[in-house]
Amino acid sequence: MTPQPPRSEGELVARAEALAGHTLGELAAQLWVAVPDEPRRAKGWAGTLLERALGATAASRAAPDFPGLGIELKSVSVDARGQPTESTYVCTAPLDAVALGPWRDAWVRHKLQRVLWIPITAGGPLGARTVGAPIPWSPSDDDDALLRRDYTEIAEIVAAGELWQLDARRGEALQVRPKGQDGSDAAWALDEDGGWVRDTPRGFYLRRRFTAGLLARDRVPPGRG
DNA sequence: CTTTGATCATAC
DNA sequence: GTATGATCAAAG
Repeated sequence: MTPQPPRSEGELVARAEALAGHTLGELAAQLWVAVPDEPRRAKGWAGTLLERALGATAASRAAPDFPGLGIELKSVSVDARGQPTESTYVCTAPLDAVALGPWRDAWVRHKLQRVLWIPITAGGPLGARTVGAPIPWSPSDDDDALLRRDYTEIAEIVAAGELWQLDARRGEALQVRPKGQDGSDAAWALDEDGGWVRDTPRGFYLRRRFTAGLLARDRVPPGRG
């Protein structure tokens, strides 16, 4: 059964800790959800399953997963060492300067103010992957400054309408990559002359290195021995 | 092996 | 189309 939304961060974290060590197959069985045979066709399945298991309400809406708590849930696939195997999608990157706005009140910044990271082992059948210990996180001052630098560089390119300069090689921690159904997908953007044009939809992603760092910092170290 | 660009499913 | 959830697969 899908639980009610948690009333506090403590309750959310407690629920997430209770899931740690279990497989996605076990979670799915408790929620009466079928496990997809082909991982290739179920890319968001694990994340959605965790949302349901934890009582998230804002699935597929432009709001935090837990609106009452202001907390974003992010599953992150990790290898045996606990290192992320992929970058992490954050949100859509608007291709006009007005929608982007200054870092101070940027949407991408807002989404990252409070995140509950949940590691999931990568590889193998979906049902056999296991849930790790949850990691509540907020950006440190250094994190925020780093993200701000990347964001500002990206925002300046968008503000100039120089979309051809916008690619995944920019940004130490925060990058922009295509985010659509396929290469023919299109979003609205402002060009150099301030006219509306069609261009590849983009999204903000956190680089693997950055996510690896925050997971390592905030993980409770194993005891001596 | 790592990174960039492409792709899959679903809700509204 | 825009948003959510991400991973796949070709290229470097």
